[in-house]
Amino acid sequence: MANSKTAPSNPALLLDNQLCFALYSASLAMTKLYKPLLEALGLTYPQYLVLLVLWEQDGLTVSSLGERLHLDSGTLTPLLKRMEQADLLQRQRSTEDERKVEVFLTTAGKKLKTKAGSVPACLVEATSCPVPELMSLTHQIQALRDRLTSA
Amino acid sequence: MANSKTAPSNPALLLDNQLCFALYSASLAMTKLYKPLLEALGLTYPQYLVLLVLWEQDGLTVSSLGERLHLDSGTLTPLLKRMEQADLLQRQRSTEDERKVEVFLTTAGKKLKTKAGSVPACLVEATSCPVPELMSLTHQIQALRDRLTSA
DNA sequence: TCCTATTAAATCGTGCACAATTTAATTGTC
DNA sequence: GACAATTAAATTGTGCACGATTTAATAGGA
Repeated sequence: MANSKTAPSNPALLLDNQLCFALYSASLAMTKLYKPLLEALGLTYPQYLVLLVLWEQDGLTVSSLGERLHLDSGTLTPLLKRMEQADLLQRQRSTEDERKVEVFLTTAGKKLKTKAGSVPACLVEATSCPVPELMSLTHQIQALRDRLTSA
Repeated sequence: MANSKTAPSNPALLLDNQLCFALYSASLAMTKLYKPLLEALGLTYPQYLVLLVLWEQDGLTVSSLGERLHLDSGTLTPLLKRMEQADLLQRQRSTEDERKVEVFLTTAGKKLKTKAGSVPACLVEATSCPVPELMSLTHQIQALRDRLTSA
């Protein structure tokens, strides 16, 4: 009675045929690998992503950050507040347009970039996968994401 | 003062070079595409994944489900309770080993398989991407996930 | 047989994601 | 210059994820 297999009628409904599940489970597995490395820096994974963006360009507004990361203010506002609490960044209303909130790195937030420098290499090693292959996969997944976003 | 670009010192730290971010953002984009389709069935995305597994093999324990989906009881227990509340499945303690909880589809849960049959094709269409390419990408991402999981 | 170790779920607390709504500032139109 | 429409963040509520702990049942060994 337990473990009774049902007829395999529709192959499109098999879990292992699902691109969505591959993405979902790979993304979670990736986050788990990052966890101990980022914990040492006092960061969560989405917080690390925010820093990646700000290290490239400081002083962005909440919505610019959101566009870059594909996240909305409902996600970002509390996340940024926690990062401000941790003295990684400062949020301040724009003087030109008081609807906007600009996000600036603190000294501590800028300094973290050096410490984080070794994180990507650690992850590449963990994949035990040649770099060109990883880059190819990255480009394919980005292309897919862009098609999904505009769909 | 705002939007000041910093030196692009470390290319490994550029957001768009990150496989992790490609996976993360693609997975979220995928979930958003599923949302309206699954909402019509009264499901969330992780709940849909649970059904995919149970449609293949009914009566699994919580931990077997967790192995298949790479999720633990902290995630699954409340999720399964909500699905039980929605009359999609039933949880019951195993009589042989009372530590285990077996999960069985209800009639409604089984019936949903037919309705869900068209979901994968809708998504394939949304990607506007040839099927062999999607399959190749799926296999590559599964291989990556398996390497990450065992790392 | 007792008793320690292991296993399976459930529970608890934190931090995302995101839809929907709210609040407040700015823009565009007359 | 009033005012409706738009825009930007914040807020609220729901549902994951997951580490850590707890509770309860089983297995295994002296």
